[in-house]
Amino acid sequence: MAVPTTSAVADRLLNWFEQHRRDLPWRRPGARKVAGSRSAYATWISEIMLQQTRVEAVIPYFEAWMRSFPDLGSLAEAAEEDVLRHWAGLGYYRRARLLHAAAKQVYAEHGGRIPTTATALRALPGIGEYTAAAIASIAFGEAVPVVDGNVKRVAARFLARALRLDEPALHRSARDWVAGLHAQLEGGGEAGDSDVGGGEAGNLNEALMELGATVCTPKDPQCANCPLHGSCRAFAAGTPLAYPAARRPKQWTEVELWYGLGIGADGVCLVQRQEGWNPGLWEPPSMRAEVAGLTSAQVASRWSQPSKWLQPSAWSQPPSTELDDEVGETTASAPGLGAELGLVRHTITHHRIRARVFELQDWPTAMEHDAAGVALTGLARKILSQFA
DNA sequence: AAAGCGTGGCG
DNA sequence: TCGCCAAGCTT
Repeated sequence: MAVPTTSAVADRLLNWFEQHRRDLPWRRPGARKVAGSRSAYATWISEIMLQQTRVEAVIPYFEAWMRSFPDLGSLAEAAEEDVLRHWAGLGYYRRARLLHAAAKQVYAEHGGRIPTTATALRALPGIGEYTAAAIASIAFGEAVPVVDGNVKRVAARFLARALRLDEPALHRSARDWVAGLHAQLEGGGEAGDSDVGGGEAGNLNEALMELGATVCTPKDPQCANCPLHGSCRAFAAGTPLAYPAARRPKQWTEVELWYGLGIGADGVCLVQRQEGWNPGLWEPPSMRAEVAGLTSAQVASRWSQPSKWLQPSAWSQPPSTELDDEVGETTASAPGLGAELGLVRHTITHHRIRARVFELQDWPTAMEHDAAGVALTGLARKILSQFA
């Protein structure tokens, strides 16, 4: 039996994608400027939102975003607060701020026209190797390989490379493999000079990602339905689950945060985070109470040390003058806090957070907000829905 | 180069 | 309840 050539693999991917591509908002005519083309702006927004985020989670955010910021100009002119509010709940908030900055930069440095090559796109904030290749190929037809988590998994199996997803060697193998597939496409892949897209290069890249997302899945690959199984080394060996190699076990850090919940006549007491986690988002006043292993008595002791529990750099303004004052040694006498209301658990990347929620006393009414009107952190929404 | 950054869903 | 993610970028 003949071993399929590389070009046969690329053709099979394109044919498979044509038949099985999911109908997603950023692939619809509404997201296209003219028939047959994909708007570079819509592609950009979707690719940023999709970084480390599931398609199902992105869809409603993408649609709301395109209604509020239908084009680059409306995004560049938008207020940071407004941009963040549209992102609240999606996570990795740096993406929103970098995207906003990049939109302004395109307006300032490129006359409002999105760069058309991967190299030029790569220079924009928030656009790395993956996103640059995705936009350049999908929106402008440039024949550059995309390498995301899906592509790395497909490549690891196709090539039977037993490497972890986080190993650079797998990234290089995947990139070389995909580049070879592009080279075999008829016409090589001319970079579009306008916002055209819809070409073979973009389709090939999307096909690989789509295959990884829907067929060559991490736990339950559907090899029988895979257009590549005839030339896949992992399938030939009967061991697709052996690739990629297992991840290193995750290291977790335990964190205890104390939150003060103040419900006023006109809203809830919220402060805006300045740095660290979730910068720019709002939440009830909080403080880091401990690291792993401390007893509650030790926590109370730390609470009594202003430099430990009150982190002014984390606030746009001090929670209240009372919180700056001398405090006692016990939980009960901690300033501005009343009864403990309960416990909320939350996980952020590699941190496990125990959030103990207390009543907050004597806060300035100027700090009250309508919680529906500001961008809240995920943990804040969890706390407010449970206790407010 | 390794660590830091969010979230909601699912088994 | 809890571990493990899912279309990465930045420093």
